[in-house]
This record gives sequence, C-alpha cells and structure tokens, in this order.
Amino acid sequence: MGDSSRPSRATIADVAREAGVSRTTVSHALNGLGKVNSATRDKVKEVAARLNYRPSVRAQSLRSGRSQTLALLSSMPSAISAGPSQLGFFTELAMGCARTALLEGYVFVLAPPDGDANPVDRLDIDGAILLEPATDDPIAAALNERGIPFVAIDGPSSQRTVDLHHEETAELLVAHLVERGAQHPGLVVGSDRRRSQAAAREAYEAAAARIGFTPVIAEADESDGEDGGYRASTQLLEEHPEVDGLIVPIDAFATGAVRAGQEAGRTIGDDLLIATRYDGLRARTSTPPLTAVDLGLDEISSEAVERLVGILDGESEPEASSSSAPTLVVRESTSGPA
Amino acid sequence: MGDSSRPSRATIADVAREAGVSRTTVSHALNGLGKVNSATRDKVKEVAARLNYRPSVRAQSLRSGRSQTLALLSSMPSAISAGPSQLGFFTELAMGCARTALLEGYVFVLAPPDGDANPVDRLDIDGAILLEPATDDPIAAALNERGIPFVAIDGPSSQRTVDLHHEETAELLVAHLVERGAQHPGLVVGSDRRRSQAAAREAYEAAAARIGFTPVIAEADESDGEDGGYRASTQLLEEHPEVDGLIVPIDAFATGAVRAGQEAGRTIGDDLLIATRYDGLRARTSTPPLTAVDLGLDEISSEAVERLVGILDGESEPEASSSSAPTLVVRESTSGPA
DNA sequence: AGAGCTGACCAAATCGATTTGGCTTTCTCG
DNA sequence: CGAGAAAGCCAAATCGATTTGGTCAGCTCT
Repeated sequence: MGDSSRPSRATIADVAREAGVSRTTVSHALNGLGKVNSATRDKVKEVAARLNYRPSVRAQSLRSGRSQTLALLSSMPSAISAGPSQLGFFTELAMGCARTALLEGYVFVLAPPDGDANPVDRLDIDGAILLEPATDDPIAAALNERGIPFVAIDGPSSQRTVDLHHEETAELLVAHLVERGAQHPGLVVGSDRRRSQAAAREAYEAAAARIGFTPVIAEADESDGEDGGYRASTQLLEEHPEVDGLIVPIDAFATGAVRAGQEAGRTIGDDLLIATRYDGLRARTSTPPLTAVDLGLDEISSEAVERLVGILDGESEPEASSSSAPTLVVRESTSGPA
Repeated sequence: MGDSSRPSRATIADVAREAGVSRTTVSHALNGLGKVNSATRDKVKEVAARLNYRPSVRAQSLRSGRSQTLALLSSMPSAISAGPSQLGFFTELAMGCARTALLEGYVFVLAPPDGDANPVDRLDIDGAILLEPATDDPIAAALNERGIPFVAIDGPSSQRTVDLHHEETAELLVAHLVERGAQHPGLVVGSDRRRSQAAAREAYEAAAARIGFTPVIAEADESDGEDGGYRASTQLLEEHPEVDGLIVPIDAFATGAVRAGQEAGRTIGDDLLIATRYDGLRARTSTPPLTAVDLGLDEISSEAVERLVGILDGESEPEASSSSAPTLVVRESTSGPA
C-alpha cells in the first residue's frame, strides 16, 4: 500500500516553474493583486489547480504576521479539565466562540490550562477571548505584552469586556424568589473575589434593603464543589431557620444546597425555594430540577468574538455592545412539583 | 533609543546581537544542542530572559514542519453548529480530545464544519481526529493527500480507528429491554448509511433471531430530528401495536419516540420501554429520563489522541487498542417511575 | 612535524509564502 | 519627438526560527 511517493505539497515555486513565471507573479495572480495579464493569470490558476497547489498556512502566517486564529483562554486553573460544572459553562462558551469565529473566517483553538507554562507563548493567535480575568490577570498581562488583542468575558471594566449581566441575573433571581413567596431569601456564594460573586452579593443586598428583609449570606470555597455548597447551606439553614429561599449562583453549590435542604426536612420548591445561575446540565438534572437563568451564552460568545474580529480587522470600535438581557428558566425548585 | 511602545517581540537576532554571539549559538544554547561553552550558554540565557525572548511559534512551525497542533474534524455537516444541545456528542468528544491533546503538549483546534471549503487546507495541523468518517470520506481523502496522519473515531476498518463499540451497545440495549420484560422490542434508526446504524440493525436482528422475536424496524431521516423520530415511532406503534419496547439509538429520535408513545396512550417505562444510545443532555432531561449507554467518550477520545500522538512521535504502533466496554445507565424510561 | 580530534563558534541555506523596488515595453499626450 | 504613465513581469528582501556545513584554535598521538 504505502508507496513512498512524495507526501510534500506543491509550493509556490513549483507552480512558478511549471507556469514559466516568477513566484511573485504566481502570488499576484492567485491573490488578485498587482498587475497581471489575464492570460497569464489564467495560466497560473490552471497550473495551480493542476498541481493541486494550496498555500502553506505556516508560511503565510510567518510572512503576513497573522494566523487567522483565535483562542479561548481562561485564567481559572484547569478550566478544561475541571469537573462537569466548569465543563458545561466553559464548553458552552467555547463552542459558541468557535462557531462565530469560524463564520468570520478564523480558526479557533482551545488553549492549554495555564498551570506553569504560559499558554500565550505557545499559541500562534491573532487575538483571544479571555474568560473571567481578574484585574491583575497574568494571562491578560501576557497578552498585552505580546500585543495580542483580546476581549474579556466578564472582565474588569479596565478591559474590553462583554458583560455577563451579573447584576440583572442576581436581581432576577431575588425578585423571582420573592415573587414566589419567599420572605427570607438567603444567598450562598463562592468565597473567591471574582466579579460574579461580588455582583451577586451587591444585587442581593440591594434587593434586601429595598424589599426589606435581612440579608443572610453564606460562603463556601469554590474548589470544594457540591460538598462546599452542602456544608455552607446546612449551616445557614441551622443558624437561620427562617430562611425560606436560597439563591445559589454556583450550580455545584446549588445541588449541594438541595441536599442540605432535604436533609433539614425541607421540601424544595415548597418550603424552601432554590434558584441558581447557570442553566447547565447540573441544574436541569437535579432532583428537583433547578430554576436557573438563561444567560444567553451563545449570544455573549458571538458578541465577544465579533468584537474581537472587529478590532483585528481594524474597524472602528463599537462603543456600546448590548447583548440581550438574561431570562429566567423556572423549574420545580421554585415552583413546586408539577 | 528607548522610544515609545515596542509592540514587536525580541527575535533571536536581537538576543544574538545583545549577547555578542551568532543566531546559531543562541539557538543551540537555548535548545541545549550543539557545543556551547557553558559560560556562553548562561550568558545567552540571561540575555534571552532579560529581553523576554520567546521563540516565534510561527517561525518554528515553518522551519520545523510541525505545528504541535491537532484538530477534531467531522465529515458530518455542521457538526458544531448543530442543534440546540451544543453540549452534545461532538462537544463531549472535542473536550475529551482537547484535554488529552493539551496534556501531550499539543494545541487543539476546533475545525470549521466542512460546508463548501475544505477545512484541511486552512489548518496548520500535525494530525487529526476524524469523527465517523464514511468509507469514501472527503476529509479523510484530503488528509491523506496532504500526508496528515489521522485517527478515526468509529471509522471503517480500512483506517486507523478507535471503536465506539456499536455492537456491544446495541446488544446491551436489546438485552436490557428483554430483561425488563419486553416481548417485542422494536428499533428506530436513522436512514443514512453510517456504521452506527448498520451495527445497531445487525445486533438487533441477531438478537431477535437468537431470542426469538420478530424484528420491527422503522427508519427516519436524521436531519428531521425529533420530529422524524416521532413520526417513525408513531407509525411503527400503529402498525405493530404488539411492540412494547423501543430501541432508539439516536437521542433526538428517542425523545420523539417518547412523545409518540405517550400520544398513543402508552406509559413510558411501563407498557412501553424506551432506551437510547448516547447519554447526553437530551436523554437525561427527557420526561421521563431515558435509559442510555455510557459510551466512555472520555476514554475513547483520549485513546484516539494518544494513538495519534504516538504516530506523530514515531512510536511503534500499538496493535490492539482496547477501550473499556460501554455500560448501561438505567433510567425511568425502562424501569418505571421511581 | 603532521595527521586527526574535539570544542566552540558562525555564515548561509532553508522552510514557503508576501512585498518592495526595479526593469522593460508600450502607449499617450503635449 | 520626448516625457510620463501604465502594464507586465521579476529578483531579492523579508518574516524568525533551525540546520547544514563549515572555520579555527588547541590538543593528542605517533
């Protein structure tokens, strides 16, 4: 089978030789640049087709300084390799970004989890989408240093960023619980200092002040996953038995909260309402299914990519980018059994 | 002159000049090749660090002929942009491949859906994972022509391929339905000619012959999605009212089958058992949740990537690659309400 | 002393494109 | 007629690395 024929592709030099012109002329002919006699142009194209010539992406990228490639980077450690929750959110964004990027003519790469080595140096990319960077994010710094433009998703306002609408989301959840009759909704958040946490807190506290209930907040370490949510919720419910609703933005915590509630003798959706943020696999397959928020990740990711592409193509930067507002997905955890 | 912003990175030539040696020596020093005096080596390293030098991936890839990049390609149209459940089969595999690839030191790209342009020519990849290629797959052909090695997932035996265990899966499903008391299990398959369909058919028919029931098979066009499954199932149940179980490998069809069964007055999980193949979002969030099969996609994808990397690194090819067998995930659709 | 090594280093070729700057013709117009 | 423009083409520079094929000095062995 395997005859040792030439696996190497025809190069522009081959085409030039075969067509009896210079490499310059081949390049011009194929790219529609410069002045080329139409007869020559046709001849070149014919030869190129015959030799099955395709320009080398490698060489083009070196010469032109552009790789037509974008990446999704995350400053969160091992976003890809992490559990099912991360997988959902990150993955959904990645696919959304990929789809839009491909439509815009870019290739999309999934980046290594940071770990020790900086992924930025290993990647040949024109731009990046950066997921939830911190203010002093190392990846953001690396990108800046290399002069690689990026658009953050849910980044600090000092960066070009597409918003995840944390405020609206949090307000939506509080309002929903209250509307469903919760008198004392509590909040379970992660203890790290990401924007999403802060936003949830603030919106919750603002709503508490406005509506007139006493805020009750529990914290857990995000790396503890479901167990962390379980412990925090258990303690919260013990110390504040009056709490009849829980807003648990992190979905892993939320399933933990469900367990905590059930073990405390509550009926989820009836005398304990629970709502979470990300409407992923976890929220949907929980028993009972969790009310969550449709964040419109598809729209968000495509907005981020389009903005990035706009920057790369040197278009004037749109001032206000407005993705549509998040919408509630009501499920049994706040509406009782069907 | 320390003028304003320098967006361009230090090149190997800058390091060479600054260190007072040749580019060759810099390259050798940094890569641990050739003969370099250790003092010189240290000096070079120091300068490189000071200038924050990083080799250009572009240039390396052109010169070395390797890009340290892999891709997941699919011959199925618009695999990425498909359906609402982005988090489907393709995605799960993609993430699995990506994780392993990254661990092996490769960058992983998500490829454009084929459509008109051949994605292969736009990609700078060392190798590829090809999902469910047909025997005369155009992408496989393109890869071969370019001399890019690939490992198929569920490809024809003429290619290097990692198996999805369709036979076992189909047998598992039939056996399960029979064990749950189905006397006349039917089969709903897609009408295209992919390996998975054929395997399901054969295993089903073999089981029918062995166990002794009359095979009843309905077909639907895969592009019709849930509706196609609904129509096919409705018709099947009308024509063969004795059917008390349905094996519906394609999950979109399966939810359609559920609807068909319910509208025919059946109780899913009781007098009509339904089981599907891919244990994704769809199976899990169906009402009732569908019994499905854990295909071990994680293992499969990492096996495929490891095999590909082995080939790329010129290791001897492992003869038998054996991923673990699929296992059943029993849910209400075959076990009745909890 | 001369052949033969080895250590340390470098100039130039190479990868495959794009782009710059010319060099001829031929045509146009004052 | 001659200046200038434009068409058509090409040689060489360029992108930033790796690799090939040296040179040169110093050392050993006979």
